[in-house]
Amino acid sequence: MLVAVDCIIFGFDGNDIKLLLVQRGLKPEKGKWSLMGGFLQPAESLEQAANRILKQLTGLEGVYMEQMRAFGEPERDPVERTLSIAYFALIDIHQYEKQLSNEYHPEWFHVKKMPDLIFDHKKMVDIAKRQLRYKAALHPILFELLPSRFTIPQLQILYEGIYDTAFDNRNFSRKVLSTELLIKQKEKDKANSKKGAFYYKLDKRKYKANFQAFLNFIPNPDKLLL
Amino acid sequence: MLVAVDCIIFGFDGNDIKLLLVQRGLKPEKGKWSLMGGFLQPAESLEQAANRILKQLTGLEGVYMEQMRAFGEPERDPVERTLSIAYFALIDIHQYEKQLSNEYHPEWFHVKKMPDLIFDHKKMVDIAKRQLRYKAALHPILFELLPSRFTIPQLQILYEGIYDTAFDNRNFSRKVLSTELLIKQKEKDKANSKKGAFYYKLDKRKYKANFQAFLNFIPNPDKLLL
DNA sequence: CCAAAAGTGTTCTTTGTACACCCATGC
DNA sequence: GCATGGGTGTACAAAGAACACTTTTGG
Repeated sequence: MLVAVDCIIFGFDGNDIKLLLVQRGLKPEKGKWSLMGGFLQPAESLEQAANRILKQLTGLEGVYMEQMRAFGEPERDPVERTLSIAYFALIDIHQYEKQLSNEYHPEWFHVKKMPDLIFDHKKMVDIAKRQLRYKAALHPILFELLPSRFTIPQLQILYEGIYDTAFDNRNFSRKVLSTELLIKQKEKDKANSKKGAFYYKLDKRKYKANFQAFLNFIPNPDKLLL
Repeated sequence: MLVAVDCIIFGFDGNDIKLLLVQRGLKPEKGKWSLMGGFLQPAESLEQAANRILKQLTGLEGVYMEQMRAFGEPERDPVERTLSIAYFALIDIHQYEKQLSNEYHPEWFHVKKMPDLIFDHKKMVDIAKRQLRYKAALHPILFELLPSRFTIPQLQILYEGIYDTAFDNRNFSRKVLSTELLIKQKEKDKANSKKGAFYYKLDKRKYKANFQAFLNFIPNPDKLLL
């Protein structure tokens, strides 16, 4: 039995949440879009494989990544029985763009405008989106998608994209600040408004300490379809 | 590469939360305690394998079960590289006892008084305990551990065991009832108190409909170590 | 009648939500 | 000086937590 690792890679460009896909190099379905994946090597752990695969594609290391689940339907790969362990990763898209272009010719796709994917990769993506919503409602995970310096309105756009809904900006900023995870900077971002919005940075120490304690971030979480 | 499925099976006897373990039949570590597991067969899915293994051990079908995650450290099984997909199951221990005794000679162990386990099974159990706390804080999953008819004080003992803490019984019963997932029965359980506590049954329809919407069940969830 | 668990009522605190209104700035 | 987002203040509503007190019944 073959064991593969597939990576669902999320990015955020300031407006939209996107997924990084590659065109499959092997038959069958050569040329069709696919998640980035690879086979587990004899001496590596699953985490190591996932990080290796992510680095191959993006050049990035130290990225936020977590195991999602295993997919093992007997017929999921029509050629040979292959178990896939899916990981999802959150990357700062601007970090990635410094790196750009490689042998895989990956492309970013808006999560709502995805092409057809091979095998059961669509199912994996759907589960990853659900998982991301779930996790982000409870933990401050979405900061991983932003550059190290960001404004609260930028953060709000990200949350609104994830939950496909609008939040009250006044209550949103208060709620974010009440977590005390953010450190206010002196400079403002003037690109998006005349008044300008202050930049913030994550308090990394508090972020790590409070990672598990970020419940109730999303208003009316019981109305979300998780 | 070998692919195994291991099951972490939780039960509740009315006072304590327990895990069902077996003595390993194969070398190495023959005779040592272990989670119930087995190898994934060529034609079956992971879910099918997990259900097959659970049925082999307990005789039960239709049990609550979910995939936890994959464990793939290269050296986790010293003999041969084996990937394990861990599932956790919640069973009504009394249902199980009707079935009793089989070739595996399983035994229930209190979650806090576990013997040494083979390989990385202790790690799997620790993660399963954490996962169960996490999930139960958000979803009405613990009903799966109770018989179809139960009292609110019984439910409270279960929650207190899971979270290793005490809840205010007055607020607890109100909170449970406010979910409207329970249907009051005419009879009382007189075994545990003089006044007696009313039995309740789960409203299966509402349970399924609201399974995702049970957030904020545990007071102060941010103080829990998840 | 007393002990002991079940359960109701009430109060206070905290958190969430809605929205009026002021602020800073580029044009 | 006015349009545009950024942000504070405030008021009301909902949920959570603490706890006094009543109920039921076996001994």
